[in-house]
Amino acid sequence: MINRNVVTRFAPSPTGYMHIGNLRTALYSYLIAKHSDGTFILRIEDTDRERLVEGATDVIIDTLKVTGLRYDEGPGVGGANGPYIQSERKEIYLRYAKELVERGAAYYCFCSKERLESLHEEDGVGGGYDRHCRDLPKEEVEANLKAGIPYVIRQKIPLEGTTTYEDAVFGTISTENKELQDQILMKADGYPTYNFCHVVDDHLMGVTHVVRGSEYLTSTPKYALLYDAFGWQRPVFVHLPLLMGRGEDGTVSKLSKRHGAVSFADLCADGYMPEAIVNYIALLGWCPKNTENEFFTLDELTKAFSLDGINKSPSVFDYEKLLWFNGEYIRKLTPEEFKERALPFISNPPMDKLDRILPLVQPRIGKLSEIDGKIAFFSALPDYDAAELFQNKKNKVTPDVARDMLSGIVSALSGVFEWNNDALYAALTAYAEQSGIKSGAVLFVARAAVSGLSVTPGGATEIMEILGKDETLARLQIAAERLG
RNA sequence: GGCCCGUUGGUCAAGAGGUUAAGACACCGCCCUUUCACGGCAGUAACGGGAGUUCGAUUCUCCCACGGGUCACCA
Repeated sequence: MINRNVVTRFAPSPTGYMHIGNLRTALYSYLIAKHSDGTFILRIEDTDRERLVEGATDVIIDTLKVTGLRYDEGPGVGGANGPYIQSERKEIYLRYAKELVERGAAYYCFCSKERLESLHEEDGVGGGYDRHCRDLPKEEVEANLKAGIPYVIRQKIPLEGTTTYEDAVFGTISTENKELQDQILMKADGYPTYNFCHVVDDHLMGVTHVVRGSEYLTSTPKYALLYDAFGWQRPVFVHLPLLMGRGEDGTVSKLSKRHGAVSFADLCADGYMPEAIVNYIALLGWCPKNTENEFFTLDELTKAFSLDGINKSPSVFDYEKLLWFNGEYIRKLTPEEFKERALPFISNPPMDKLDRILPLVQPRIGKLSEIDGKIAFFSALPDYDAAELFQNKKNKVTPDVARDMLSGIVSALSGVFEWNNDALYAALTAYAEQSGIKSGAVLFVARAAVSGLSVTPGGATEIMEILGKDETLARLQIAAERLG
């Protein structure tokens, strides 16, 4: 076997959003190519004219850009085998389809949609096409063509025998030809179907490894037959295990919109970072060898990736683990990086205090969208029920205890000249000691009064330092009033 | 329903005939602690079932069950 340069492609149809399963396919495709220093191609499969979505190609290109999956050939980049948008290659396909007809591996079909529909009704599930036009006399075909009767071109599947191919992940896949349909290659509107044009393009573009989801496992024999009919070398087929989602009823199925945020854009908008997403999905269906490390940059993935680490069984997309990964990535950010990422997620950023607030939340969140809710109290004291807030079993705090404590806290604070965390902490613990109260209780009351919350990012004195003396005192005053 | 594929803890997964069956997330507990997190330590929890092959099967074979995928002028 000659060591060919590895060429892979990512060939999505422009649907308007980048499904996370598609992104993983793109990632694996990229990794397979780049691990061998090969070529990664982006090709847009837009032959379904009825489902065209405006701007959808940009979504794909943007996603590849922010995830770092740089392609060597494709829209906007060019390459020797372009164009890379199938609608711009339309005339190529008819030419090849006709060649297939001449080779006896395809045929014209003039059946109306109505006839096909009635076929479906008769046979129920799996009935399929009855091959009515498969052996039409040449003269009739010519006549129909001349008469302008709409036609499609179908693949002429052998009636007997089996078709076998080797999949790099699943091994030998064998299918009896009688299970295969005479699928449509060219549609009546002159556009090819996926089933046809992807084979032509993959060959023309020199793709050596066809990487795609395992939903194509059962239709690949038909594609293999196409390669054979043309006399082309079959590529290495790499089918990836499916990404699954768990529905509300507990069942798992192919990850889709009903499972929640499944597009890359959705996840980003929800505060997940691209690096974390890429890292996480790389590990869904693939496992690195000889390491227990789970953290990988794209470059590290490229080095570590290997075909034999790919799993066969489908994996359930786990938002909990993604959240953990994302939190880890957030914690690794420098304060500057974190600020930059966080800003878009803060609705009314208190710019003057932000540099002191952000370090408090950075270790405490799993995704960036959690920030807003955690820091809102710095800008505005939330409304609270004092009877409820000033209850803490562990520190034996009740509203009555809190009321007695507040004046002590205020006077302790009045002696603080350097308004910083250390001085505040010293003052409050000194007060606790003097009055024989557990410092935890004092700090709890102080923190609750100053934040209006029982759970906060940062401790009492950290919050006070950021709030400043005036605001702190004002909030303590409000607490005293609410406690009556 | 036919065909194809899969099946190790709740989830992601390692394992390649002999292992105390890794590790991670989640969960639980403890420690740290100025709440909550972070961090540290520990714990609960798995080879779908049945036949074979073998001295020995989670690992190989077959059957069954279950799960998934696929059967379009969608990709």
